Amino acid sequence: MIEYADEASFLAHYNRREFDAPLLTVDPVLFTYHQAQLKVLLVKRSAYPERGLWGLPGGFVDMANDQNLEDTAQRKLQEKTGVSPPYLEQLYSFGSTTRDKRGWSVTVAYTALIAYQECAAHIETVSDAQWLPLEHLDDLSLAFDHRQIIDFARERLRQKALYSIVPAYALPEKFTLPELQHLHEVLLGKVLQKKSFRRRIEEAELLIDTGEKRSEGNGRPAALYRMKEGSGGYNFVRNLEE
Amino acid sequence: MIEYADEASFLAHYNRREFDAPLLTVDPVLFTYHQAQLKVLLVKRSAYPERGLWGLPGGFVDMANDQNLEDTAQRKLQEKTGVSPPYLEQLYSFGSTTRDKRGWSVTVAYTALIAYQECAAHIETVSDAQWLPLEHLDDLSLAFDHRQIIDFARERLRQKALYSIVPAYALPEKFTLPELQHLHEVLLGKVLQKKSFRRRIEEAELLIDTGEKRSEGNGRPAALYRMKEGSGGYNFVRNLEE
DNA sequence: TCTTTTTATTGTCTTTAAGACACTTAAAGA
DNA sequence: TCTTTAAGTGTCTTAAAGACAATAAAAAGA
Repeated sequence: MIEYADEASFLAHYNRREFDAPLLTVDPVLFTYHQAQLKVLLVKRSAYPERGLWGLPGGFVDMANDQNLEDTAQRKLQEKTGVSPPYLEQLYSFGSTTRDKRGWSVTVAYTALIAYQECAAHIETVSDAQWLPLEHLDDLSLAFDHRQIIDFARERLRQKALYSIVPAYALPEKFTLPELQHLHEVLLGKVLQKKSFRRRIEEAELLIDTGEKRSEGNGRPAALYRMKEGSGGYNFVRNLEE
Repeated sequence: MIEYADEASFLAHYNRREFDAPLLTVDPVLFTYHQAQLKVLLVKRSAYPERGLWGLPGGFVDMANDQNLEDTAQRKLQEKTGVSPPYLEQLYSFGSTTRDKRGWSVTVAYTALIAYQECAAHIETVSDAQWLPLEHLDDLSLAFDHRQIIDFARERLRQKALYSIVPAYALPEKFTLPELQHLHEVLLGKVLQKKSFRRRIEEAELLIDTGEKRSEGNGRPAALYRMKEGSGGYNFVRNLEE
């Protein structure tokens, strides 16, 4: 699928063809956790439509190279971040006549998580992509229905924080339990009981104590954990609070 | 989008056009509960491809009339059953090069529930549609990846039976708690504790006692309940067993 | 070095939800 | 009336979560 610089060139092409099917895109919502904030990766759009607005790092299916929808999501993220996120899961599909001014369109949205450090360097070199804190998003005008999609992804991630440790994929390979707990607290919008939080994680046996410690400030150093492999993105711990 | 009688007529059209986007369909999985069995609505395909096989009652978006994806799902179900199901929720989108022999294709699947009586009459008049018990599906060859989609929907419905009374939408407007419990037992594949089941439903306050009774066999008659309105498809009861 | 401060980690009592299972109630039929 | 059948309730036990105090390990300052 072709990108158009402006409406005129889009219409020039559009009118020559039979567009009898909706436009189809894939839009990944990539989250990370950095400086005690939840952030989302957005791209400044350089082409028609919605040119100049921030939007999700998505795009059209490459029918020659993508084998399935997840391939497309993976490829778009690779283009913007230089790496493949350790967590990628389909979120929801949004389709209507109104969400894209070009007409009937459908986007298959994905939720993805990655450690900030994992791709910070690459993102700084790719000038059009940027991590934006979710709290600051209210002031921003986003392309298409991308705000709704981000809200949807955010809500789903909140749910996951209740009964899984999926959010841990937004942390570096090795992380401490206080870090993970704080991330969950940000997602849930409330403080959690230390004891309950740790009890559940311990009983679910999803983390491995690396034996290493790390002291953030002046207090007692926290133990560093890593995710047990094979859990593969679906790390259920039953209810984590609420 | 056009239907083709066979491969030749499909290719004739296909070759005259620029198909530079995946085919996009919507496929609802409509369940009901009848004679102590979970059943799914399937249609015998009369057109290319997969002609002669049973498949989901889906189809292409009608860009002139459908405002969004849910409209498409609703319309296809209306065509086959004559009514709108009280429960309709997007399930998942399946997209790959391989799922349809015509090439890259995407389907947005929906889960729907309806009472058997609600549409039994209409379905008997529409010769190509039929309720098939899920247990008998193993022997059947289904079109495309429709078996996978049904399995997916079935699994999601099982999850819902754990923490909601969404399955109640597969029952008539008025139903008894033993009926609902048995439906949940079928979905979960195990017997449930009567007391726990009823306790949760009572505490969630999602049902209204109509005051009427109905006696199935010879024992004590069961109270008839109806769903409290406004719950609108998301009737959480926390964990219902397991 | 000793004490204070800070943060991580654990112990344990209370509260809440779920499971098990016996008991009561209301009908049908002999 | 007595038995059978299925609906509906009481209540004890078990398991999970919440609250919160206590302990442990570090840094910083006296």
